[in-house]
Amino acid sequence: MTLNKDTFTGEYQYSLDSKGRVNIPAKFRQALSKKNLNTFVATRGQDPCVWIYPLTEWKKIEDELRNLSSVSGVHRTFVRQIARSATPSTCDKQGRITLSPSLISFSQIDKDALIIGMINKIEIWNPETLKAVDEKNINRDSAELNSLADKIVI
Amino acid sequence: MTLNKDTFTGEYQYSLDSKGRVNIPAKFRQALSKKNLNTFVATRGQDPCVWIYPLTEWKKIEDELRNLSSVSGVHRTFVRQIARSATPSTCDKQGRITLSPSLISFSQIDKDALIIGMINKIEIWNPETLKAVDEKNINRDSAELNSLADKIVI
DNA sequence: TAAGATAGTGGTGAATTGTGGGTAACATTC
DNA sequence: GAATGTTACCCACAATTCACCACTATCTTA
Repeated sequence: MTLNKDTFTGEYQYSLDSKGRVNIPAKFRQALSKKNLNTFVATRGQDPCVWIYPLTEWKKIEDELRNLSSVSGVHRTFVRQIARSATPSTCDKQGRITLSPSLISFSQIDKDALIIGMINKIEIWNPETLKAVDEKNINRDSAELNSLADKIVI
Repeated sequence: MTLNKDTFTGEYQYSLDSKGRVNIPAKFRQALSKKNLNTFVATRGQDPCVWIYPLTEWKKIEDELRNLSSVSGVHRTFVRQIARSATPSTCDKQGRITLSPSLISFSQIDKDALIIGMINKIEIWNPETLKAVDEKNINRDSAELNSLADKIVI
């Protein structure tokens, strides 16, 4: 059974090999619609992890970035932050993508890679980092979570 | 796999040789559409770095500059800064362009050159300069950067 | 439970890419 | 017109990257 196309859920524990390759879970690959050409764009997450977008989803972000004016210093800093780490990568025949060295060092992924479906994108974490971040957030965020209740119904 | 044409992302650490040449990353050259004739226009960035535009993109900038009235002193300074240092440069067979001495001294690039894809243009930095500028900006503008992220990143 | 299919991991070789240097063409100046 | 300096082009080497192949473990189905 599969959900909607280009929708990712679930978590998987895979490994990063010596060449910086990680497997994209087969379920995720099957969920990817054809127009993405088996291609993802990896970039820095807002948390210390890697964000993986399907190509078509990334293009939406790209369009937004293109419309920011370089006259504004803040805009430049913002575009630079996102764009400099963004690397397109096509799955090889085994279903893996290659992460750039700078993304690997940013996310501190060593060998174990925890892959999480985040609906419209995929996150790749060092399992220990996620554990630490999770524990820290679980208390602090309860107030903000309450305000979410106004916005969505589960 | 490449993104849209004339769109640049990612960062690369290359070197400036004794003749003032820097390599344009192969990925960027592949992204360049044919009508640019392998030619870029280099100019002073608003930050202490070099901005490299594909020829066709530069022509758009020219048009915009043309439309800025010469009445305002601020505008004149802005136009002058960008226009006076703009130099077209075609890639040689190895994929390099030559930077003018004045751009090199302006950007304080010595040997290491950090090349960053900024969607519609390319930046070339002295890595140390970028590090310093980046840290300063991110601290100073963190509130604005966060709100941009909320709006744009999905 | 056995056999087949699918999925994840590791390695290898070929093609591409970055870098340095040499040489020819061009322009400039005396 | 000769000499000098500058620019652009070309070649070659070394390192990296990428695409492919093979093996093993796991899951599925009969």
